[in-house]
Amino acid sequence: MTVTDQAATGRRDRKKAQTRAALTAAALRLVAERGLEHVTVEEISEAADVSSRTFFNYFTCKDEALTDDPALDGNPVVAHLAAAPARVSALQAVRVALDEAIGAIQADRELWRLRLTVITQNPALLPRLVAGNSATEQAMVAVVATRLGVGPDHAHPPLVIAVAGAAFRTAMLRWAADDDARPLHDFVDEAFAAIAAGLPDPPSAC
Amino acid sequence: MTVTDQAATGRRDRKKAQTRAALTAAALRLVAERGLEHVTVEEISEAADVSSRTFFNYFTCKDEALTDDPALDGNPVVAHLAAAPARVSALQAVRVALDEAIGAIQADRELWRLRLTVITQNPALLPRLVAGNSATEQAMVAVVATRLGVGPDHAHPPLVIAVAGAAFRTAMLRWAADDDARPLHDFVDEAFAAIAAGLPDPPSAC
DNA sequence: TAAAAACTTGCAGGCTGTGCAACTTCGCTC
DNA sequence: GAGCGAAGTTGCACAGCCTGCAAGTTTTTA
Repeated sequence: MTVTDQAATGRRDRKKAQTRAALTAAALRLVAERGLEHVTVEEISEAADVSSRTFFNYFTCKDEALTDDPALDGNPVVAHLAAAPARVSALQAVRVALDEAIGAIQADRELWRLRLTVITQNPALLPRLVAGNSATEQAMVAVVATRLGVGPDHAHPPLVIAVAGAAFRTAMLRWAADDDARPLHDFVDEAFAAIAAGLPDPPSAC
Repeated sequence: MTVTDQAATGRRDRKKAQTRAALTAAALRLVAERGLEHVTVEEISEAADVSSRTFFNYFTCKDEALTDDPALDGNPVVAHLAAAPARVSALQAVRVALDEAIGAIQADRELWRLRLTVITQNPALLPRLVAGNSATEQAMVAVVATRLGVGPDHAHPPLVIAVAGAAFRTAMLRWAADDDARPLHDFVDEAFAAIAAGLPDPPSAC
């Protein structure tokens, strides 16, 4: 019960969350078994016991059912970024803003490991992970620009957001592939620390 | 004549390059005018005077006609990365490896500015710019791992490649939006320098 | 010049994704 | 607790994407 337990005010919202979760679960399971190209929306819908028309009431495309997660709504991230302490760097502020999302992923780790496995096996999905475009990224760029007191055309904010996204994405993939039980925030901290250090070459392992 | 002048051995190859360029140009022009969703493959093909079936002999999907460019073939980039001097950091090696591609883009700058405008106006295309997945990225990760003498599971190579890709992408977008005639490599150098410095906050402009 | 290879095209067909119009379910109020 | 309106589900029709296949055409090569 990690997906449906968020303040579902009435029966209607509860059912919606259930249907959505069922579609996501069915989509991930089927694609893990057969690969992205060998699963149709109709099959996913059937597995979740709804019509395929209903599928498209929840998701705008097949990929979205595999990658999007209500726990990763962009608004809280942007809000936390805006609320981050002023004394840390913009990069660290982004790191802090991601904390809640990292916690949510860690809490739902079985689902997310499956999701990340599916994404790894179907690289076409990778760009959907931490958008890479999207309104959320635009909003984060704007918040960082305000925070730094620079104009909207300054080079720094989009660079910081793009790099932070890349770091988060690689950290998630490594976390999912990891056999030990290291928590996600370890991998994220490692990546952000390496970036803050200017990405120096690590000592060779020879 | 910047697209068709690459060693086209025979008439057949010359015609192929012409057809491809015509399709790309038609696609970019129509999408710039009407937006991605209001242009069909059939219209693009008609504008380039081929059948829509032929369109799909050149591109696997509509987006590919807008984003892919023969001048940005991944193989030379990987080769240059493998040939980069051993004394510079992996990050700098990637920067060096991109030099030829940067030159090609700069040489074809009218086409590329249109392309980047189209990508900016249709963010769904953005992830296709400098893949974000793709065999080329995998190959670059492998080359960096070898270069550093670390195992294939080390965290550094994928992080460096992902971050470098993010930097290159943001640099291209800023270059295309820039009104002055600053060359692309300026923007790329700026981004890579900021990353090598650990992305410190810039001095506020107040 | 003739055979082989490569390219183009039309056609058939499956899948994606959307607008629309019923129909059903749910929440709320009197 | 009856009923009204909002919200969700579904089927249907349809445009568009993309692929496989087979037939026809052009270019290369011998």
